Amino acid sequence: MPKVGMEPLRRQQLIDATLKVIDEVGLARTTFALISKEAGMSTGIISHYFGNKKGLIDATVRYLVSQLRVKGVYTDPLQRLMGIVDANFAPIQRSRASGRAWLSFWAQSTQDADLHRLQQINRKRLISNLTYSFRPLIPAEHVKEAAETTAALIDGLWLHCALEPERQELFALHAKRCKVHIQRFLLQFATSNNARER
Amino acid sequence: MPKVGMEPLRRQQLIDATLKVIDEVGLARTTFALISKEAGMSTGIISHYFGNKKGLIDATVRYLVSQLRVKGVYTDPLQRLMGIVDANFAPIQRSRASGRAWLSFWAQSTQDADLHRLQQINRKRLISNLTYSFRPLIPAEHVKEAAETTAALIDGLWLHCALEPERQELFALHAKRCKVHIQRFLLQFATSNNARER
Amino acid sequence: MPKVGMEPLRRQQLIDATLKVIDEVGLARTTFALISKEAGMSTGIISHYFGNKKGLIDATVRYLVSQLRVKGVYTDPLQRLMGIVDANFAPIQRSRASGRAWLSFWAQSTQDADLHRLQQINRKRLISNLTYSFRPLIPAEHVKEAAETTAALIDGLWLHCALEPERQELFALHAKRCKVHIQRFLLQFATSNNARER
Amino acid sequence: MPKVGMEPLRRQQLIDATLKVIDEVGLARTTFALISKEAGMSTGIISHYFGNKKGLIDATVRYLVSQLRVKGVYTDPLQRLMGIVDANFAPIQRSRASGRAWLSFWAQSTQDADLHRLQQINRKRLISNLTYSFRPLIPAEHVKEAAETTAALIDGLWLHCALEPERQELFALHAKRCKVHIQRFLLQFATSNNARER
DNA sequence: TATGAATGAGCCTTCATTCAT
DNA sequence: TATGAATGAAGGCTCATTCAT
Repeated sequence: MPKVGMEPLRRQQLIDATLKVIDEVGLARTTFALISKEAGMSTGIISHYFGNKKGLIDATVRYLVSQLRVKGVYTDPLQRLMGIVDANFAPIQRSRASGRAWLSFWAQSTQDADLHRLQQINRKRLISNLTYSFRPLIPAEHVKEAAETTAALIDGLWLHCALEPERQELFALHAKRCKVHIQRFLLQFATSNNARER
Repeated sequence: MPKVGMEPLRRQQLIDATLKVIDEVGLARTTFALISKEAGMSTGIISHYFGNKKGLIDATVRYLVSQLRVKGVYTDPLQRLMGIVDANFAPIQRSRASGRAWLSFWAQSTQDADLHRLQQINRKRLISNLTYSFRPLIPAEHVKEAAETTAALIDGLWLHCALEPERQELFALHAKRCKVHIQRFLLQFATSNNARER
Repeated sequence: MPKVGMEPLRRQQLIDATLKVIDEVGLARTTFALISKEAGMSTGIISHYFGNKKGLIDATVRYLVSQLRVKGVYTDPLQRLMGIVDANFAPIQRSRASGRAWLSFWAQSTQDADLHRLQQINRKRLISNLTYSFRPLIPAEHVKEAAETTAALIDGLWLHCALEPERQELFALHAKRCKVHIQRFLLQFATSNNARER
Repeated sequence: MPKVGMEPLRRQQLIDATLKVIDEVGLARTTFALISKEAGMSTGIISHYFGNKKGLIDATVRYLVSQLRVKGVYTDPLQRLMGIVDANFAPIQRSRASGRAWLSFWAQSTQDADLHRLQQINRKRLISNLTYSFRPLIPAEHVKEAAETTAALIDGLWLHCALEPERQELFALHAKRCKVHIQRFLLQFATSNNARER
């Protein structure tokens, strides 16, 4: 019997190769030939494991989404907010490839129902996390807007990182900037609370 | 019968057709055949006027960039900030096509030096405009951060619009939200100014 | 403007090339590469004129079907029957290719609704022609069976020709044999008529 | 745990699976993957037992040919003729699969020397059987033609059954029709004999 | 004896680009 | 100036066959 348990390994190897190739030539020029060469396998293996190109792309996106999960457990809401920001900047900070890939997938998601769903799930999770963390910190009527605006700010800063992949210093700078912005935002309500208390 | 002076008209018709096709099928599936059919011309005319596909895409991006210019003259800095926001949401509000196209071009810009340059020019102009308007309103040491963060917020909200092209109500909502956020941001400094003045 | 009126010519050239290639290597190994090489054109031209492979195959079958039409006008029913036989053996007699192609298409027709329909139309036309010609010659209650059995005999003899493409003498022999059989069949009723008349 | 003496069983299971798959998707789309799945075995086993695809196809044809042997022993020549007809319609009557498969193999036989030989052997045996049975019944100078024409009629009627696999009633109808035709044919000579005798 | 993961040649099809008209 | 027929390279995908286990 041939080697067993190779499937998860091979799949991950192919996903890694896909991310690398997308980083190098862009999603539009990403071909089976380039991916299989990068992975050191044959072209047939991709269809074998993922059915077709869409299957590979979907799996790659799902992998990227899974990388965004918040690590660690936070008891302090503010610490949790900072953790969310870090979790969203971590992958792009780890590898330039994921930033470019995300951008391509977002663009593609307007034409592909599955990608669109994945992207929506991802966004909803982010907003849900933010909402949960903002709630103890600010008045209820501002929570929704705070969460959605913060999500947009993360996306916007993140987008800038992806568009300037050579400027690696942006990753840390923008994560920092995002945290500062949140803290300043919270300060407003602390101030007005104080004002009211006085 | 060929006519003289047709060139600018033909070029614009082809650019419009290109945007429409990108909106309908995505940049990856945008072909000369679809564009020329949409424009009611032959496939050959595209190479004739734009040299090759890249020439057409570049011209289309340049057209989109030109659409973002701030309309009107503002004397009040705050009014000018609001005008910048409106100018950035106007094109996507006018036609769903430009949102999708922008997203595709951004993704492509990581692989194409010309697109990258166009995208950088656009961004620098936005930040320059924001900087100019923030300067009279907040302390000098916060201007740069305010401009860049606001630019990111605009991009992030705009991105959400582009990713949810069916939800047309987002265009106005996000423009509004962006303006509210800017005003609240300015309020901070007004408050602290007042506090100091007292 | 490029040459006009090329389409019918090109289409026929490609159909002829297809028949030749099917004859040489069989339908299963008939490829765009072989067909376009045989026709002295590029591979792309086939999709250009026929959409896809199925389009080409369907057009080729339709051409073969059109070749089976009975030539000439007959007033005498018996002469007409002989004409029908000749019309059915003529194409295979003219070119070995059509015999092999027909066989392949028949085999394929069990998997392809369009081919099945074409084959049924063809068969119904043959039986209709035979019925029309038998009617004045034999009692009404035997016409249907005579037509269907004769159709089967034509198919069976024809099949033998297609399966032995090297034995070109079979074409004439089987056409002759078919006619003899029909005449002998008619003789039966002539005899019994005479018997009854007596 | 491998067993000894499995070979004949495994081979037959694979041949049965092959016939089933050919019936379902046609010879052109019959793949090792489908066959092995149908048989509940691995893809490798086919090459293991039959060498390659051609080996499997040849074995399948040989199996079909073997199914056509006349069952039973007949003393009466006329009964024997009817038995030959029954033997030729029996397989297709038993399973729709064999009809489709035969048709595919016939088409393929024009490109494959081995298949062609098998098909010729089969035909010669049929004609030999018919000749042997016709000889006591009709004048010697008509035997050859009677045998060959009857063979063609059987093929033609059989072909119609294969092309209309949904119409299962055709199997019995055409077998019957074939027998009637033979009897009417024999009647001719009986009549003329009687005439002469008178 | 039996497996099924892996290969890679070859298929159909798409499409930017060319060029005779 | 404008056409669109024609090209042919390159893509995704299929599948018979191999071979380590």
